[in-house]
Amino acid sequence: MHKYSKQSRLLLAVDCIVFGFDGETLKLLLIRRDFEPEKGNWSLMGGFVQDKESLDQAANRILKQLTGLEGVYLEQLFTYGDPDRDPMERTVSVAYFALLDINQYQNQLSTDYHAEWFPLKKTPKLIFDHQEMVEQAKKRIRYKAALHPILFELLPSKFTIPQLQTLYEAVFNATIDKRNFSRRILATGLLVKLAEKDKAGSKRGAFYYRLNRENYYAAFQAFMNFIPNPDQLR
Amino acid sequence: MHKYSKQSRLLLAVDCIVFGFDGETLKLLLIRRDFEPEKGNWSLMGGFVQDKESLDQAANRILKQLTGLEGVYLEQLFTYGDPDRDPMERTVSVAYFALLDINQYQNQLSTDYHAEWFPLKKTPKLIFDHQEMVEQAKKRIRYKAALHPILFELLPSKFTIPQLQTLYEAVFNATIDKRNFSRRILATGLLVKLAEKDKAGSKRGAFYYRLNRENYYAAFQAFMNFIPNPDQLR
DNA sequence: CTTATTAATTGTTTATATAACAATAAATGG
DNA sequence: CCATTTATTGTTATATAAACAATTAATAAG
Repeated sequence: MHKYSKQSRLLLAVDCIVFGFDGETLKLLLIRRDFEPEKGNWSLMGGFVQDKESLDQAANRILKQLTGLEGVYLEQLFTYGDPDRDPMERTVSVAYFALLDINQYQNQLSTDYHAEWFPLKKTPKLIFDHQEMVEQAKKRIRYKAALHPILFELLPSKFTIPQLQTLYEAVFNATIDKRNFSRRILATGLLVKLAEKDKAGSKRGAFYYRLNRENYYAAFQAFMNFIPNPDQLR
Repeated sequence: MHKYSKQSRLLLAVDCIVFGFDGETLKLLLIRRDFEPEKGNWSLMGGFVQDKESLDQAANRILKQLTGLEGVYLEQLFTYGDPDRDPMERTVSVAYFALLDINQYQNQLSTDYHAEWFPLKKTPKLIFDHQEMVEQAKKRIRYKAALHPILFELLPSKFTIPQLQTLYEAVFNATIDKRNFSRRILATGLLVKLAEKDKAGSKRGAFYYRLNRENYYAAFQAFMNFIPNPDQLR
């Protein structure tokens, strides 16, 4: 079994930082840890990597087991290996972040699970180094979203331009001129206008749009630079 | 010792992708693996993470043990966890990339070690998934260098503007207008002109510059956008 | 039927940045 | 003194950004 003799083996975990958007607020999904140490305290979705699964598979499995969520956008963030990060036993953790539309997954995220959404600005104290992971994930998302159309992963398949703008403003904590915003976003060719309108948000109603998937995948590698002074970011 | 009972433990390795620049060519440092499997074949600098060291410490230690190199720029790249990536025994590997000036470390990289520099375009077949790691590291460096002044890590502390331009052209595989290049690079305020000249490269000689460290660290988070059409990248 | 409200779009101005290219001066080894 | 590379300034056309004015459209609510 152990072919490389004399090498020490260690525990490998995966932790998922799950971001969601409900049309108004950016939120973080947390769960109460159900084993010692730190049992009962707020934690990211985490678990150990099993014998014959890849890291991506582990992340997907853990997310499903703890929240019921399946098929969401997941991306490897960073690996945390401080020897003392888990006081119980040395555990290295590969962190992933997920992006999803809260409303779309409301059902999957049923009461069977004890995960809860927290507004990003009002998160409780987290176990171990999970706060650091969240901070790094926020940075990564801002960085990436300034250049790539990644934020669409947080929206429903049908969305309005005012919704999209609200999302950008939430992520970058900024206000954007709506005239310039819609001009630029439409100029990308990423959006397809639908016949239907969303009447929930206003009297007049706003047209729904969907992503042009072909252009989306092509544009994913392109730089977007939607944010005026991204220097402030990192 | 094993507090989380019933969890399986695994081997964790670190692999370092070491890039160097000699004033003309971008090169990759490789070593012949000295244990089975794949003994004698070309490999990245790799080794197992030990009991009480962090991942960064492991990367630095491994680099030192295999090449004598110390104090070089190292950054975590990605973690590779395919269950079959090492046919001998499951091993997850955290990849790091390093950037250094080949000439400066010529002595350290003595004949005690069997590491060899290969031009990036003429690398031999590598073991396991190391080729994939190299490709991903190349992408990351281009991506980052298009926005941040990371390439200075590949130059000596004293360098000329033509040398700097050669480096940019090598990394991006492009030709850059030298008049626009020097104008823009000087406008960043990152460079300090020295009195001394480098007469090796030309009859007239080119002035040496050094980094303004203060501005450098400040600018590291800023976007540089030196490359015309970075869309083509990643 | 009027009004308040949000959506949607076009247009304008100013400022700034970019890419491409011309021209010239300076230094010096051979 | 010639060939070569360095170094710098200048010009132009083009593109993009940010700030802001103005107008039309749709409709729920009173």
